[in-house]
Amino acid sequence: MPELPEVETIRRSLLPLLKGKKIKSAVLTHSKLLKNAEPGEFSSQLYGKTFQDIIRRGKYLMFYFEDQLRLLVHLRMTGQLRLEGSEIELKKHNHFVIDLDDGQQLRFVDTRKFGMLYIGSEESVSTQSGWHKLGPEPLSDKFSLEDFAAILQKRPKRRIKALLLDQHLIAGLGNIYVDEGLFRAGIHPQSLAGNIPPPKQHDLYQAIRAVLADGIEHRGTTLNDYVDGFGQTGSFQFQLQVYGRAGQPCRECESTVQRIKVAGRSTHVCEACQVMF
DNA sequence: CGTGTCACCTGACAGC
DNA sequence: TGCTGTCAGGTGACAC
Repeated sequence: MPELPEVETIRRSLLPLLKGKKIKSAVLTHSKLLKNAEPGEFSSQLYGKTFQDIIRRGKYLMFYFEDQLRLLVHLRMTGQLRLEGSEIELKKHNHFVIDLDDGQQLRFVDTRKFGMLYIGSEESVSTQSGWHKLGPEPLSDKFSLEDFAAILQKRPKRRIKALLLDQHLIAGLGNIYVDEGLFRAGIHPQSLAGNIPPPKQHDLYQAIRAVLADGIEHRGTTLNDYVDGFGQTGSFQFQLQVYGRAGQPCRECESTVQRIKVAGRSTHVCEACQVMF
């Protein structure tokens, strides 16, 4: 569900309405969600604090409060953050509620309970959550073609799809945007990273950045659960070329889109358009 | 270093 | 209708 474009859309939807709001109370009802502290600390640390900022790295969100306090959230598969009026009935799998001083509530909903929360100083939450081990941000100006090529060259035997999904190498790509990026670049997902010639490395670098930027522009991909901070769905699902289109004709060449397994993940590919290296 | 499998949970869906 | 098996966008641990 939430990959970089979805998490960024959530960040952008929440930030203007959370900034400057003070917390009247915070209640965690699924204690296992909080990975690095006792459940009671969720309430005690957040009580009376004011939202200052929200930063995204990869698929993580870090909420900033005064006194160096941070709340780090990872939505994993089905997590949702929603800002709703307190009069709106709680969803079935609601796991925390943060009451704001304007009567709104920030709520966390997660059917599969895979989400993760960390609370504490920036240093501790980033170390404990793995935030500090994330690879570069693919949309950053600082992420160059040379950086990307070096990542491939250092892992020549890795399948390109597995490499792109590895958050330690590049942060934020998930199954949907990897399949779409590889299609746009015309590269077969089983290709070995070291076999991809420089012109195609360039195509892939561009394709990944373009597909993520397009995903953000369309406010994310809603297949099942994903919604932004206001409960609104995205629309990038209507732009997908291969993901979820197994058995249907490729939009470029009319041959049938295949669904295969790569690196243990369901993978969508047009065998005619995507070259194996 | 690389891949495959499992686990964490719940719900949707196919097949019987 | 309802049972069972399979699968799902993420990630880390583990075996080989």
